[in-house]
Amino acid sequence: MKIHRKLARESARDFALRVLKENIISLELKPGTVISENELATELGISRTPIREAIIELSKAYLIEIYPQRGSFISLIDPKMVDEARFLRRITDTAVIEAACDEIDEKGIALLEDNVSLQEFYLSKGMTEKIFDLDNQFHKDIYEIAKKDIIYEIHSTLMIHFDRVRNLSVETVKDFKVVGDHRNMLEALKAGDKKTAAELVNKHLNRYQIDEKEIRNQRPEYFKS
Amino acid sequence: MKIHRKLARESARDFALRVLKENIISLELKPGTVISENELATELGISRTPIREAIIELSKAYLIEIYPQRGSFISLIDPKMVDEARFLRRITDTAVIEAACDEIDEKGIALLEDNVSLQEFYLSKGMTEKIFDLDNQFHKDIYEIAKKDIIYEIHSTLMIHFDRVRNLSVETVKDFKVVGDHRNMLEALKAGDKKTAAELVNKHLNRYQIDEKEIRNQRPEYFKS
DNA sequence: ACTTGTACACTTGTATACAAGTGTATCTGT
DNA sequence: ACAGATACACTTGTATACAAGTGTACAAGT
Repeated sequence: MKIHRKLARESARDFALRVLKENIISLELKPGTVISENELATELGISRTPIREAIIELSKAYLIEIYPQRGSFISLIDPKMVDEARFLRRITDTAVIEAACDEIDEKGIALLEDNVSLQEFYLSKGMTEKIFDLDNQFHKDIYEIAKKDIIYEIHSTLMIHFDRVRNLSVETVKDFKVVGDHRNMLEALKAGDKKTAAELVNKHLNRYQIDEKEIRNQRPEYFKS
Repeated sequence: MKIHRKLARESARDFALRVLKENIISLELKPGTVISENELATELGISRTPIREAIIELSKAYLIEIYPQRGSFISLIDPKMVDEARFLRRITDTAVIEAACDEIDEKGIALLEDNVSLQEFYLSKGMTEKIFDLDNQFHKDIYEIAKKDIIYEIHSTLMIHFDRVRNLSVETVKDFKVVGDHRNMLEALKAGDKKTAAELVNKHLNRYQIDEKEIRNQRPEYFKS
């Protein structure tokens, strides 16, 4: 497991949570991996308590399974879980971008404009690895513009189910299309065009329609049923 | 605070969680009430650890606010939070009942039929206090029929924001309309009529459009801003 | 060979001890 | 009387000790 440095004012619990999330998303912690509170505590240089609190939180998002007195492990990829996450993301993103069309102002436009410009820059320079974070930030910004930031926060951990499957099917060839989507969404937001914005969100999410069968063939041991 | 008995195979953490949730929903624990891990531990007859784990979970759903080294309290009613919860419930319930129209089978119909019949029975006998749980179960069943039970689970704690405001504006006169809504939804589900089902969900949720101004006048100390 | 029991090395769950920070009440000096 | 220092009684955060359950390895007896 990759362990980053504990930040300055970061509590031990938040540290553990951050490290675990990052490693689950990046598949450094593979689905099915057995984890132990004691081991993690030693590895991160903190006690069991904050580790345990982080593990409990992730188990509530179905990212870790805890079997009392027996052990815990990183949840296997559960197609039903991934489906529900995708379903939820689709309906929420759609409704939120429509709300954002009503709520957006100059400041919001500037925020998104900066983000998309940067994405276009990195794309033109071929630095596509920089786009991942900007992509996430773009969507988070839209939630904040629509005044739905708590919904974003609540859903964010759940979307890790989605993210780690995406990371199993890396097709960076799609990057330029994704950036184009963002540009188009921004234009629709500027114009207050809900219908187009909603359509774009749907088209955008369709790009992440991963080929479950292929991934499952490659990594059957990562899957649940 | 009302403390129920700890169930047989219930862990101390789940016990604490259940008691806290129930008391927050029922407003036995009023918005703004200061709580202390030590006090709760004594009161529930368990140690700080499981109490603390429950409090952390509720703080993640914004139902409790924790100020390190200073104290914790039951979150005040935050209109923005209530709005987001209602927004989320509306879009999710709508999408889920549409999905249920496609997925429902004989077994699902029987499940809902039993529930609604019971609601109608209690309503005719004037035992409207029994309807609350059946109402919740009805919606949960629809999520399960649509194979979206994890979404229900994830959202359930968040909807407490909604529930406790509902409990501040008790207008039981609406009960019979609610039961009628359920009957109509069931018929739409049987017919696989997505459009009608979605409209019914919206109409149904509009009944819970609480008069925030009035509640705020009555109980200004419960509100945030 | 096989079954059965048993010790042991793990696991998570819970309780408790200690660390560190905050706010208040009180005491002290001016 | 008032200002400031200080002790103290809280709070949550973290570490650690102990409880209880599980599975495995292994030895003893049949």
